Amino acid sequence: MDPIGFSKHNHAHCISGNLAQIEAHCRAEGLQLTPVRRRVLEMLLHEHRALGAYDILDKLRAEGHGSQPPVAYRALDFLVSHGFAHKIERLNAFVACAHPGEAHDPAFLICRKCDGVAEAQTQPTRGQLGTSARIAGFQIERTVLEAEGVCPNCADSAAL
Amino acid sequence: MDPIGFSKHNHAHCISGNLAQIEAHCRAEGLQLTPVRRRVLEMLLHEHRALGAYDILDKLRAEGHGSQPPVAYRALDFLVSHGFAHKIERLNAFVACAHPGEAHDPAFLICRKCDGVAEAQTQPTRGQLGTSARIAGFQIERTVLEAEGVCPNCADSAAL
DNA sequence: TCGAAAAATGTTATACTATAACAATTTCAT
DNA sequence: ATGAAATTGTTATAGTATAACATTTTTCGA
Repeated sequence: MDPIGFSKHNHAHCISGNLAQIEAHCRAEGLQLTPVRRRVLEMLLHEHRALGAYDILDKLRAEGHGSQPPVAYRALDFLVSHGFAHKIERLNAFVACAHPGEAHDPAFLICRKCDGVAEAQTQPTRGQLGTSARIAGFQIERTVLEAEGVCPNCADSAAL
Repeated sequence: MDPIGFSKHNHAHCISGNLAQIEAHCRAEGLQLTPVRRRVLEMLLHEHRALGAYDILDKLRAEGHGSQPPVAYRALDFLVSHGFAHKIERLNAFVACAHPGEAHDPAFLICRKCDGVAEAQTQPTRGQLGTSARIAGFQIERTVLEAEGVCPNCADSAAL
């Protein structure tokens, strides 16, 4: 229930742990975590913020990879489709997944001051939306749940 | 709790009722529901689907209004900022509000087969997301909640 | 190990979504 | 009536995303 992203943590450990988990998952599933894909994943893991596709493309270009949009979008598609990253619809941008490998319905807390993004969990079929869907006879396949506001760090800074 | 949009209803009445309510609200608040804004609102009210800004622009152009993107975006901004319409982030498109005037946190059910959109309600601070936010010390200001799936009409059609 | 098929990369070109900045007009409140 | 504010309209440009095709790399069975 504790969302990942705003609270203090050993970030180097956080990165290497997620990366190792994803590598293992790819090995197990026969997925190709190629250099480009791996670099994009590392870029996303590096920060608990959403990065735009063109931010990523700029970095890829600087590192000698392809310099055209499809290079970035394809790597992102791979990561998103296998659950290693998520798209934040509100921002048209992408974040690394905080629970790679596990099946889950992510929810996000987006700070409008520092652009930080934390990932939480939901069970979409529970709660009011689930009830409404059941009443309407609507079959939910996927949910987008994104909350905008102010993260604890920025709230504290403002209070100084 | 019953979402508006998929179930059968008198749509002409639905349109005129919402329009009347919004007109009254604008009169009361001193808001200018100008011809362009009113036409865009009518377009949105006409269907329980999300329309892209450029769909709307095409229609405005055909009717002799301005033909450049800002014309559509400004009308949409007006409608959204006063709660007469909502943006569906997942689709980069817009729908008329089903509860104009009332303060509410909308949630949407989006059919991937017919593109229909129904509006439901939520209380974001309740439920799991609210709990996660409280644990993290995150202040929620606004939420995006959009569920994709199959509406009852399309599910029935597929079953034929 | 070789070769065909599949997957991934890279490129060009283009489509779709959205806003900045400024001029002209209309509306509103005095 | 008049000045200020709001609205409309325009041009130009920024930002997001994908289609289509050529090339290279990887995979995997013969």
